[in-house]
Amino acid sequence: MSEARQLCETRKLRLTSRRRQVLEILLASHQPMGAYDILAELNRVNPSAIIAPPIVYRALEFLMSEGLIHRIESRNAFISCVHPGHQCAAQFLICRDCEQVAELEDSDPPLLVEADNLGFAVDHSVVEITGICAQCQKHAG
Amino acid sequence: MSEARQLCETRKLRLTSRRRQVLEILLASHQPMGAYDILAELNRVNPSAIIAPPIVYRALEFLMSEGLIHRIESRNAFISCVHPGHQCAAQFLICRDCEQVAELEDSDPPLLVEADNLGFAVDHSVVEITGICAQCQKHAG
DNA sequence: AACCATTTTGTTATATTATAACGTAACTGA
DNA sequence: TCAGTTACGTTATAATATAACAAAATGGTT
Ligand SMILES: [Zn+2]
Ligand SMILES: [Zn+2]
Ligand SMILES: [Zn+2]
Ligand SMILES: [Zn+2]
Repeated sequence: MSEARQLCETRKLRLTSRRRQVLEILLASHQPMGAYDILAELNRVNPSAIIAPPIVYRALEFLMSEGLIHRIESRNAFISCVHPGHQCAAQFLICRDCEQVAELEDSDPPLLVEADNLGFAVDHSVVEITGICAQCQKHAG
Repeated sequence: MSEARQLCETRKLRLTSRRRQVLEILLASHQPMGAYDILAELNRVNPSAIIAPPIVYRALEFLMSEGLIHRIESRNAFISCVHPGHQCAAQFLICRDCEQVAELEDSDPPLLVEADNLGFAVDHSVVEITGICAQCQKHAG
């Protein structure tokens, strides 16, 4: 969170209270959350003024554009970034048993180099590996 | 299509007329299509008996389970596989200008090896690189 | 053929995810 | 304080996907 604050100050961006709320919910979760889960959490914490989906989606859009969170495409869900402000492509290992998501800290995958060699100008990469984590395999075995 | 037919015969699977229709639409498209685009195309071809979403989603599920098509997670869309029946993980380059999708024929990406080393049992991988293809860069430049 | 079990298709309704459009409030710099 | 801009709030609706159950087709068995 303090990282996020610093990052926004450096970039002259407004980490408003709404955006901070959404980021805090994702940071506290340690798991991917759907937009409507986040919405429900916001409304649970403050039931007096019920807010609507666009509020959440706009905050998520801001946080994604600054690399503070990621979208897990294969889950329609969002998760806080483990190293905010990094440039390298995010890569995830997603356990379909315990639902835990690990964000790998690797440097850019070779595929991006290959894309470059093909003359393809990369904007954004989605790398999401689904399976069973080591922990869950032990429990099952 | 004949590949698909052979593959299903070998595996003792029923490539029914509905499934064939959906596969043919995707094969003819050469581009990703949304489930509702496919639905519209089915209903355009045969306006007499209007069909509903579950029909399409079930055909898509079958075709995906047999590796005849892929889902592009970042687009909520489906595309026919360029080498049906292959085992390796699919990887896509997606141009956000011309919307063309290239499926790379590489062997498994190193990340899968790494996942394995971490004791993670991989089920499925999603690799989708978005950007501008070489063609579109020329036109723009 | 007649039967049963299984799979596939069809139908209706509804859930889930996301955005358009427009008005209001807050912030920023002059 | 004023204008310009950005962010927030609200309503409605679009786009994507599935649950649940009924009907039909298929495949093997008698
Ligand atoms: Zn990250
Ligand atoms: Zn697990
Ligand atoms: Zn493929
Ligand atoms: Zn292109």
